Amino acid sequence: MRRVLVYGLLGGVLIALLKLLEYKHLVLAYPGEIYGGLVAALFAALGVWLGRRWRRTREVVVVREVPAPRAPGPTEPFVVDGGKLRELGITPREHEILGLIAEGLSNREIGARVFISENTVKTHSSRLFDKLGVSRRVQAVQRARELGLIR
Amino acid sequence: MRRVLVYGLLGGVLIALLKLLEYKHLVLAYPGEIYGGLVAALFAALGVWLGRRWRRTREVVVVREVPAPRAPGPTEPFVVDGGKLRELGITPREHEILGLIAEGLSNREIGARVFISENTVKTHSSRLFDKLGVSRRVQAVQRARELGLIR
DNA sequence: GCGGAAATCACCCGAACGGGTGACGACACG
DNA sequence: CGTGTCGTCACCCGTTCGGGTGATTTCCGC
Repeated sequence: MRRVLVYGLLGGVLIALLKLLEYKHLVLAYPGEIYGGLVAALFAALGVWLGRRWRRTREVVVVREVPAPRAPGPTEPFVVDGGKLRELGITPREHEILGLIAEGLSNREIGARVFISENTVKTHSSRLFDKLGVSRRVQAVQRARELGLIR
Repeated sequence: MRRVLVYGLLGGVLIALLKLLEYKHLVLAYPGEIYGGLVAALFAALGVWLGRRWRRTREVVVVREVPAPRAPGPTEPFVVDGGKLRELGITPREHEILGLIAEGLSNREIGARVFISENTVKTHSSRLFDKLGVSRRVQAVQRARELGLIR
């Protein structure tokens, strides 16, 4: 409910802004490129925002049944064991952090990589260790590997 | 590569379109709201498109693996790359410690396992990291694995 | 609208780790 | 015999990690 209201209000404000710009445009006879550009940028930004917003609700979860092609090619075609992930209650974010831990990154580096605070990384990794039943990161990597959670 | 080109081209086209609209706007003195709206809609659409595109592909590709009869050799016959070991000047003891590190043991535990002091373990691991060109144990494990020094 | 899951961040504290330095005994090789 | 390598150990110091607690925000489902 409130969201609709916010959107409507925002839309109104934007329209008003547009009108204002157009009005100024007509009246003051300023170079059209400026206002045109402004309007364009404004709505492009709005569009980006909206696009991201709409997409967020989609969150497609593609469940793909793979007949496990155990024909050892040059590179092992690794696929994460989504079942194990859910079984252990490991969230996507945690899984992501897990991968970065396995790369040998420090918490600080991981934070910098995914644009979150080091503290947050620690939170994720703590929960991760908990769910994996380990207490050190090397163990976590080892365990995750044998569970098929990472390459 | 080609994507960049496409984007650039698209951007150019859009800019040209904008210019055209503005030009018409000025010359023909049409009601500004029409063109303004057009521009706005255009860029809003563009924004939406971009937003959706840039949206972090958070779609979780969940893969359920079907039991594939592991026909070939029951266990991968792993052999240590002795050449690499000598090449890097890694001593037998260090190699041993390396293996224990990869098992996720702490320095203290390693010391207890091989009956040496924790300090000695630290010495070994330090030299190890030095020779492997890493600075953290997870990195050491990763590196050692890709060098064929451990399973 | 309320509750829960997920993600985010902060703070504290103790343990673990990494880097550096120094030292000593054993043993092999020239 | 002298030199060098290997393995051993200690100490210091600063950083990183792990564990615990608490809090906020956002979104999803009921």
